[in-house]
Amino acid sequence: MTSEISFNKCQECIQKSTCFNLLVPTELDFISRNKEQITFQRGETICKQGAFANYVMYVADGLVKTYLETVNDKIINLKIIKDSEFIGFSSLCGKKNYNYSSVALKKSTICLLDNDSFRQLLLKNGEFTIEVMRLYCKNEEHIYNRCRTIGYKYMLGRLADALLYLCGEEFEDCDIFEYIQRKDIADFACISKESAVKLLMDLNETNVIRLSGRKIVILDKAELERFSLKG
Amino acid sequence: MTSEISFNKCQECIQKSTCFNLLVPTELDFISRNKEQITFQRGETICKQGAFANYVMYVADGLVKTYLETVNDKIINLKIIKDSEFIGFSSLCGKKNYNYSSVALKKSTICLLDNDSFRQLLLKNGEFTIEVMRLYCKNEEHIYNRCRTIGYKYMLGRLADALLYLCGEEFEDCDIFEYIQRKDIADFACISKESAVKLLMDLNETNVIRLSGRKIVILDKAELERFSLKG
DNA sequence: GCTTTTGATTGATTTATTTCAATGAAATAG
DNA sequence: CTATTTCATTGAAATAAATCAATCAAAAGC
Repeated sequence: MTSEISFNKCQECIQKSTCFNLLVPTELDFISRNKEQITFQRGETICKQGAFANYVMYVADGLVKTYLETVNDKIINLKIIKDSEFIGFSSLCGKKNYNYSSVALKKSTICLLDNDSFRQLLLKNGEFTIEVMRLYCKNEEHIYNRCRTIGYKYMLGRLADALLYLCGEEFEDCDIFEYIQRKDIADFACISKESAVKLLMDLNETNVIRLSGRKIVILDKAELERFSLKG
Repeated sequence: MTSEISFNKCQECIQKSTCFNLLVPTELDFISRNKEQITFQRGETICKQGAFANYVMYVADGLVKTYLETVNDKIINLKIIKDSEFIGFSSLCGKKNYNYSSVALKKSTICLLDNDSFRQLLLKNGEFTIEVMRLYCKNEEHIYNRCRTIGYKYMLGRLADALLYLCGEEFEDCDIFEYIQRKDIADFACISKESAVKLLMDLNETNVIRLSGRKIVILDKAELERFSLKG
């Protein structure tokens, strides 16, 4: 009986973020009572850029893509989240709308954490707050690197960055290419879909990567890193 | 006599950031005793990307440019800070090195705040921490907008964004163009210096802007905004 | 003052990249 | 199973943008 309930209890959640470990039991219980756990199916929008931000969202499990929408209807992919990461932090600190959109790439479990409750914890527990800020800083660094990729590099350097990210350790165990398509890769590199396809074909031809259907394997990582450095 | 000392006291600093107003006198005194106020001359580097980050820096007064350096020796300008803003926040939360570089565009007064002391305040004063996070979020939003500019837009749209930023309300009273050159404008738009010059000449020709030496005045803001939206 | 360096401008050329259009393959709906 | 839609691939053409090289103007050094 209890096992059914416990699945929804933050106290017993296996996917606890590092910051939740810093909460005392009463605080964890408090956050648990003020959250909703929701399942999103593949393709469903989790949050929409510009929409009113009532919650901080926590990706407990699944695969979630976050991206920016531009005024000229292009997509800039930010990151793919596997688990144990927050979405929409900025709603905690005065920002009324989501800065970016996110979509489930496969069935995903998301916890919606009430803004006010979360803020109360920040006020009470300093250690928790600093850990939250640490996560936030890590994300900031990622955005700076996105800028470095798309700012001045040529297509090959941009695509190399995208491939190195998508084939990184982080995603080794989750068959990421099953869930993304050419357009997504292009949107990480901020190049056109056709250009991405052509370059991928080239890289396949020259044995830098191996394409088989949607799956991509890196054969010569050093070469990709050279492309990335050359810009 | 006291007036000479008071210039260096945080308690009496006119350029106090919104977050410092949330500190109680003893806390403000504490931070005051653990900071150093330094003057940087035009052209001097305030912090260097990759360098060990011992301090959070606070721009009390002056004009400071922050920018990313890329592997292929390009510069991506992030923002220009007039006053009352922090640099190198991320050093507070586990990040050991500065994520970006910054340089003084004119004589600037910078306060170096000791990391550990600052962190102690975060642990003690929740209101202060949330305000710090709010500033941090505001910065994050700015970076997302930088991504939107440089991700997919054509040169004209990028340059329009750069001009709209540099001619914005924020910089109305500080003759910003006296302190930056064509290369800086190009580095905001992430285009080559020559391309920036050519486009600026075109815009001058078509009476969208007026160039006179380094100074740039927007004549037709609506048109620039259209360029920005078109991408 | 003159010299040297730095920054701005310009046009010609080369390179990079997108767009368009067509085709084929794979996935999905009915 | 078939029809339909979506996705991947390809080449040709058009466009965008960087690079190169030269000149001129302004600022800084001596």
